[in-house]
Amino acid sequence: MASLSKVYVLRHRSGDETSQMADGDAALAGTCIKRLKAGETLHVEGDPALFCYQVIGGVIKEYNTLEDGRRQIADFYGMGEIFGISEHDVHLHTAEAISESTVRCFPREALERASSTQGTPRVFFDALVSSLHRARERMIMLGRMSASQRVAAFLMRRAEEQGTPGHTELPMSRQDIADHLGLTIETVCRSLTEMKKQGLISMPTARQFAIADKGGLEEVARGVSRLV
Amino acid sequence: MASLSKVYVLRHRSGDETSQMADGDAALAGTCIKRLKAGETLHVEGDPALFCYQVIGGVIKEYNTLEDGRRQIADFYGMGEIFGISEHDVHLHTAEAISESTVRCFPREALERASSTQGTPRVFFDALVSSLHRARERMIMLGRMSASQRVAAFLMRRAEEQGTPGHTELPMSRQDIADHLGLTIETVCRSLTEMKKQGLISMPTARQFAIADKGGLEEVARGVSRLV
DNA sequence: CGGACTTTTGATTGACATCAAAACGCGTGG
DNA sequence: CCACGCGTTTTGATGTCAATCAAAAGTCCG
Repeated sequence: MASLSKVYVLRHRSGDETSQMADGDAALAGTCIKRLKAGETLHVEGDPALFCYQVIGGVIKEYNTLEDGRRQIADFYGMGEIFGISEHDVHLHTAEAISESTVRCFPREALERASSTQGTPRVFFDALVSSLHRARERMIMLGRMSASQRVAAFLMRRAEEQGTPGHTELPMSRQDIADHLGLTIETVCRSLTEMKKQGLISMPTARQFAIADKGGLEEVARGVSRLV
Repeated sequence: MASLSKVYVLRHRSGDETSQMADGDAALAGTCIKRLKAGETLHVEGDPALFCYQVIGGVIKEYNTLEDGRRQIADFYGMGEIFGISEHDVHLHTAEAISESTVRCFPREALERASSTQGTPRVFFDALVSSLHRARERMIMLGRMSASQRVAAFLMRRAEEQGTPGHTELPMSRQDIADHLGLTIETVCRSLTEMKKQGLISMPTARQFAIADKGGLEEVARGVSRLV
């Protein structure tokens, strides 16, 4: 019921997935932990899909690269989130650590077996639902929102997810933000600069921000008021 | 392994979901059939989510409307496809029949119960995976492809899904195509006209087409060659 | 045949991309 | 501690693709 839901239209991510992992699920057998440095990939698109993952620490980005080098970042995953479930025999995306990260790996083969016999374990189903909601949300942004609307909505979502009012981290680079929002790095910068000038946000450093005028930022995200 | 997969990067929809519905699933209990005229809605975004659906005949579009009237059509569902699973207590999209359609309704409450106790029934899980793949595919189109690339890719996907070479139906209007591809109706028309002029496609009527030069159309979709 | 809706074509504008360069931040080594 | 170098971010000038505004042509049905 947060105000942002009006911006994005869709709502999602009801609960913390980590807390639900406790009970002994069949698919949990044979897991392992993997540590990644910033920029390291978990897998590249086309690799055989042996595992799906849960983020323990850090942030992972999931993206595709087109032949001309353009990238589309499908999603960012933080603490507790599960991804890589929806793959076929090969991975459809590249998964890369943005910052130093740790993930738990689940053998997909075990999940696959469980799905066929007893049905898909609840946590994985919920993670998939969450991913679909976010993908749909981004389709609206990419298809029907202006550059500044996308950037404003992106910042509000980051702030909402981190839940640390007055100080939100941006672990990803400007290029990553641009590749996620379907914009260029210059357009992202210009939007941010304009929001700073208008007093909607403040940015102590390039990688962290605080929302100064929530109502104003929301109006930009909704397209009611426009920057410039 | 079709050539189109290179265009879109992602692959999906491995099997026919209808055929898998045979075995007695718990969630199948209490289903009903509903008929819809063209333009009728199954539900509007915000309605309590009581059912999810399988298309028996016709085509259903699932979309969101922004406050300024802009629409984003998330997906089109045809024969055999399942949708509306990923909803919360309320529907996140509006589902509307494009042509006269028939759907089977599954009580979400029963699916929810099954998911919690035995895990999610396989068919629903697979439908969800399929929806996610398509959403990711469209994110790439919306975020990183030019207008003509999107239209070309859209036509190829339609043709591939219908599998009727030399004669593919377009049940949706130009406005629907535009709202799905994040374009305006005029831009969609101009792209189609240009493809006709270049001999890549032919259109006996506005609502059906045939691919005349598959390689050429694919090049446009991949951005290798550009129209005009 | 007339009326209403859908599709197509044309002229102009505008938002974002592209090209280019300056400013900033940060780690390394003198 | 400061100078240097390199990657990232920001600002500026110009170009372009698709949106917008406007109207004609086509299609369907009573």
